[in-house]
Amino acid sequence: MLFPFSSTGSSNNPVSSSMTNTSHVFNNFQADGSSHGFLGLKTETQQPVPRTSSEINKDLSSQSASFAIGPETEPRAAKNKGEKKIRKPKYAFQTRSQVDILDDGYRWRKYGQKAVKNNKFPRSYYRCTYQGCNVKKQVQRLTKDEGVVVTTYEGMHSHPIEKPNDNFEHILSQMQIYTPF
DNA sequence: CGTTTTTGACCGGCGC
DNA sequence: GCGCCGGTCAAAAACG
Repeated sequence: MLFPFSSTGSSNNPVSSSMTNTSHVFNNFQADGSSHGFLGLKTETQQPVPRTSSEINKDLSSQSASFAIGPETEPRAAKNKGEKKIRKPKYAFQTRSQVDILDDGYRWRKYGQKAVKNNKFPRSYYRCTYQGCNVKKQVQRLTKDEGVVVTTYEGMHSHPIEKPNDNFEHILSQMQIYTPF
């Protein structure tokens, strides 16, 4: 809303099955040009921190690490009817930005917002509005540093980017988000 | 008018 | 078993 990157979807959203165990999606790590928007860009502080998301929230306020990979999402894959346990990769990015909405070229639909402990800012939950694409992401802002925004991606997109972000102005607008100074 | 956001309720897991 | 916690759903409002 604040930025020229709003979300203007045009596809429906079959949000019925809470989790249909999208196993195939996450295996395609570098299937398509997945490193288009976000993964291609690098923040100033980027170090691999093998932590889970819950641990990230706690430590994030004290350290300045920006990249974290969690082997699994939540201990929710315990009960499965017929599916097998699937570990969803999770990628946490930390970015300096004034806005929470960091557009990577995909369309996201907000489906939740919760207050985080030890954090006065809420956390927003988004989901890709492409049919069949259950990629999720959540955006969190640090209480300590308002300028720091943590974006946690979950899953990989198995479809091309839909938003035409090949305009120079858009790219420049996005670049100054990632520019530390 | 279609789609997204908002917001409280709801749900499953975990600790006590 | 109960309550907390993090995540999700879903109905209605808001938006272009």
